[in-house]
Amino acid sequence: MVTMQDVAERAGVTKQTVSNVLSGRVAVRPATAARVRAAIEELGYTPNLVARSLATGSTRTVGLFVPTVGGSFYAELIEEVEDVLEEHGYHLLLCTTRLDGERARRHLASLTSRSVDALLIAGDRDLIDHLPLLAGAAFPVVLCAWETEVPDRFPVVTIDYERAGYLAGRHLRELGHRRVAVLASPAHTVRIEGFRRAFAADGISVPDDAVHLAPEPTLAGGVAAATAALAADPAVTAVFATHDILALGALEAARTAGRRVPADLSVIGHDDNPEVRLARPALTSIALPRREMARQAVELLLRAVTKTGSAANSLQLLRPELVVRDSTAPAPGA
Amino acid sequence: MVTMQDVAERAGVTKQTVSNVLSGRVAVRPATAARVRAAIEELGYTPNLVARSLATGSTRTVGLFVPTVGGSFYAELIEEVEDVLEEHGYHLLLCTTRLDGERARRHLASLTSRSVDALLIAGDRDLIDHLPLLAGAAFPVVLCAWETEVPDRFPVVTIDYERAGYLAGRHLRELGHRRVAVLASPAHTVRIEGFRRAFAADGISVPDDAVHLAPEPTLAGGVAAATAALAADPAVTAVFATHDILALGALEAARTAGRRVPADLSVIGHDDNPEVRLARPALTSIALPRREMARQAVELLLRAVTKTGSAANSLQLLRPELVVRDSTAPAPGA
DNA sequence: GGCCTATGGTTTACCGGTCCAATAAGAGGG
DNA sequence: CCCTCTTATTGGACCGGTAAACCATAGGCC
Repeated sequence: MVTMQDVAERAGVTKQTVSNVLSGRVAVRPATAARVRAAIEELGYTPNLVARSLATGSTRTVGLFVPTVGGSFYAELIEEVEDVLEEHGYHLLLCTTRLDGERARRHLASLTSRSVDALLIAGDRDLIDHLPLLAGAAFPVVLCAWETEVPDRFPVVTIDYERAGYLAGRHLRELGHRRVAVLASPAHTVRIEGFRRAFAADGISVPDDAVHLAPEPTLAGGVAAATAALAADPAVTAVFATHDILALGALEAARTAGRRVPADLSVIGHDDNPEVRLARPALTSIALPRREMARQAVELLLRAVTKTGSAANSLQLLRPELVVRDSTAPAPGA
Repeated sequence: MVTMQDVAERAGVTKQTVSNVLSGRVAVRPATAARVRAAIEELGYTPNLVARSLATGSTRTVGLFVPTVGGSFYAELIEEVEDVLEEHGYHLLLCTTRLDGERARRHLASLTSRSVDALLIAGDRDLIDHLPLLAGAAFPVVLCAWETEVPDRFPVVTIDYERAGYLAGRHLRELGHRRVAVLASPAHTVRIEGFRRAFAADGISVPDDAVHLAPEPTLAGGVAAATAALAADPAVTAVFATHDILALGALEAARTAGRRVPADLSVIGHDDNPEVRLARPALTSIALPRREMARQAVELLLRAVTKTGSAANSLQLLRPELVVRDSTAPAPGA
């Protein structure tokens, strides 16, 4: 292993001069710099980043927690995070929590030991209980894609999920739907609130028994919830699914129930996931600015790394957008 | 920042003794150990992993290169890699190359600087040109999910893609198909070879003009290639797509061409991607043991890390499997 | 009682960089 | 020609651990 000392000896200078040439922070006479560079070249020297990290206290690495890498939501998030980090010369240390709080805790503990300069936590599912562990963290932490109650103390960059639900509701209301059902994952209460607000403007309420929970966000779960919804109230003319995959289940349930989408039944999803683009009719959905969110979160994080101490507790909400396709239409009677 | 020295002073010992307590490699009197542990607890000490890495020469981090994180193939691979690493107490540093050779090279260069203990490279698309850079790497490198010609010098854990093509061909042949077409991504020549071998056993050849290339693995690309294939030879009774998404395109093209799947036309895909599970008819495909592959690759890698110097150039091929669903059926005339 | 050996702890020397104060060499001014 | 002021280079301390050699104490044995 060739070290800076080796380069220095070969170039006839001290280690410090080699360091100066590399960092460029201190002036070095051109002739000397050339000698040093030649020595580096000849010996094939590459600086030891670990040693540098120890001396500077910065690893130029950022940790990212995600619940999973499957599914386009987190996949896009990861890619965007990596892009931004790369632009700034940082590395990405990835930890998936996999619905396993204990695993999350272990990962958290080991990252705390100064192996990362900052931490981005996406998705609240598994880590929420262990956030207090981070209270004394020596590095900045930012949360993103956070839907449930936000623990103060950390800045958050997330999506206005309430508005996402509202957009879905407003769309259906404007199409004349009055009797609607909701298929929801248990954690999506905020989206439902927004959905209700849209109807409340017209004095219409969405009763609790119109909300059908799907324990898992799967096609089968969507089918089951939708079937239950249609059975519970055959008069519904529209369904809002808080997750695209549940919406697909609704499409299938409608088909087997003999109801045509969108003529008899409108279906609107949430997330605008690319992997459901293949479904027919094409799904109307709520698109989320995932990449934008990821970018802003990372940039906030990196700003906090450089200006240590700043980055007060803040909340940044990004706006979702309605994407109208073929699965929604005016209510039959309207 | 509380250091080992602080703990040592508080416990009335030297920092080496603290180190011994933590590592457990050297015997420490129980009473002393208890004092040290108490001091650790009181001060909230956590060891500095960077300093440890510098001293030991090991970062307990493994780098993983993938072309992208989108798509279930690499997503599952990443998850499995992380699982295995976690079992062994290693961290995951993720780099995506994104069809960008230059980006790949940059990442490679920075990881070479001893910030990882080992490197796993999955997918040959972008890094193949830069592998020579790794020739002098001080850490083990393993390639996986490698389809094209394997550069010697590195161990490879991959899938027997030739056999995958063969299984697809054999299935169609056994169903009585004689006149077949192939929809392929440009890089999938090995799969096509295997496909041909299956037919060659019966003296049937698959001519070059029955192979239709799709430049990008997209639905549209599949539709275009399939449409071209059906136009070029209306007599084909079966289509092999080297990628599931292309197979979906074939389903769509068949529909618009008025051909029923599987009655008039059999379609077989490759990869058995979960994201196409929604398609109807359900796609017959070739399943790849992705998780198994990832696991074996990482374990090989970690073995090479511990027993330095070993891990000679080896090639490990994992067996794909045929998964028969509803998109293939006996040839019309058979 | 003297010698040998465990056992538990300390000392000293790294690992490979960066940071800062000190110094040597030139340039410019009086 | 001497003194000052830059500018380029050097030396040593330091980041926070680990590794190995070394020392002290106590117990076992003849």
